Amino acid sequence: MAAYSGRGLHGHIVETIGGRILDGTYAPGQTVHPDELERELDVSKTVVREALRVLASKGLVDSRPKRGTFVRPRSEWSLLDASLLRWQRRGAPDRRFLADLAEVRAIIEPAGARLAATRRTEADLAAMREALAVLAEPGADASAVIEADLRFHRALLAAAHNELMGRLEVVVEAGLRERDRIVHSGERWPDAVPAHRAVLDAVAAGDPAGAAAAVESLLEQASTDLAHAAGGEAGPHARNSGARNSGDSAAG
Amino acid sequence: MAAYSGRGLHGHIVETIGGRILDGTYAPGQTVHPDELERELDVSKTVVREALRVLASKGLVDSRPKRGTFVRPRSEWSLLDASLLRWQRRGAPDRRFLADLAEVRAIIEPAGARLAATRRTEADLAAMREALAVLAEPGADASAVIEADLRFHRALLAAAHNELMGRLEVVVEAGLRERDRIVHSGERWPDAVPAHRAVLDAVAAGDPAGAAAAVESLLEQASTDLAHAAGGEAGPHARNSGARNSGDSAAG
DNA sequence: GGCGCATTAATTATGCAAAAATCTTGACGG
DNA sequence: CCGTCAAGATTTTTGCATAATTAATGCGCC
Repeated sequence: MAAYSGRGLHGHIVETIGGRILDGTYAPGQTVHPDELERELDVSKTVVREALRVLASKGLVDSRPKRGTFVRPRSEWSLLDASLLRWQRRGAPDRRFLADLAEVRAIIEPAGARLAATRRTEADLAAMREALAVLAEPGADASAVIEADLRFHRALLAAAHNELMGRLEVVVEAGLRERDRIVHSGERWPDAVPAHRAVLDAVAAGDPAGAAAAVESLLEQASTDLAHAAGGEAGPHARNSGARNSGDSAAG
Repeated sequence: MAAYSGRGLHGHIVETIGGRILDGTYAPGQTVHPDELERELDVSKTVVREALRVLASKGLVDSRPKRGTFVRPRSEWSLLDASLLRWQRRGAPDRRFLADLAEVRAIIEPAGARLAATRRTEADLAAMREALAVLAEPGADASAVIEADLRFHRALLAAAHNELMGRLEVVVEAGLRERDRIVHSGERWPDAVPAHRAVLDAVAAGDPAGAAAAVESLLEQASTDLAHAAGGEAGPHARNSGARNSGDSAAG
């Protein structure tokens, strides 16, 4: 179901341990004991070791002889990995991370739309139109709408015909699903359709500036809706106000 | 040495097989035979299996009973993974990929600088100053300059204090190293220092627009230098002219 | 006689346990 | 202070058993 071979026992163990690291059950610096895991999860050493190897490749853990396996600092995690973004969503919604997600989307997607307006093929437009059609359907259920929404944004990035830009869909997907989890009422997005249509029209017309502006407006609207639903700070581009780290020495 | 536990035999095998997939030795759709690999590389079943498991988590391969292990289509690869970007550089320089890399950098870095101008701390500025100082040293050798250059851009992204933005350093690093591999003459970047200094000054002054503009100008200069060194098409933002895919139906 | 379907069988990945080899680390002695 | 050595743990190896999936085969049906 997932991106890779998430089948079988192995994938389940990887997800379990990875999830525990992401949600803080295993904190950075803490050592992970493979034998405890194999007893608790009732699997063999091999499976645990393979799982830890995969997690090591994602920067989550590191194993050194005589010292054991320990969780690496969060700054070393490959947060752009699709699995990590998925596991991150399993825990409690982190407002800070949500804001980061939205911020990156606000950078990536308008730029992607700008490129897409120049490079889109007829197939790209067809994909976007299909997604929009589902999005506009009156009697569509929530999950179908979410998937169509995701398909639309995916198609938009793909239309930029930049391989790396296309891979940034992981960020878009994470942001989209996170938002849907918060508002989680499937039927109050009738006003999202015109905004999406504006994006499609600008891209189809080959208008880079218009496409970028349309996406910005779309994200802005989604942001206000989100802030309204979450009841947090108001305003479309509201941030965690002020210094994000300690000791902001900005002088204006 | 690398991002994760690249130590030991296992990491070597992962890199070997992964490199072969990225350079086309193992083409998408082709089946990979674990027993042949364990004979050829002279390792046990377990090591090959663990390596393939890691590669599966990066979307490079998929294993299914009765069908064997086969290379997945390139569109499924997690190209934002640090390892994959590194392995990609091992092969012949791909102009298309290089252009994609530069294009994404041109989107990410100015936006990052814009945020950094607002949120940078004194520690961020100190890190950038240190890197710039090394960059400006008269007698520094090539590798030291490259590392300092990379440190500067890393510090810039970190100063945006957006966790995901910071992770996009993998793209910046790939682009930077790829460029350095092409021009590969260590001592013709004296003119890169002023451009970097302009970025630092704008960020320190808390000038978002100025910081973004400075980065754009920096990337533009690097792009012209690259085009000049590679002898390809001229112009700073030169692209592969026209439709990137088949059947561009743009009417605008 | 050709076609569709369920059953069977073969092939492959997957999981497990135990033992050997290799390396790191810390201590001891020169 | 440095080199050697020993202890400990991890990594690696080996062999085998199990499970899952696909392809083929045989049957009944149109």
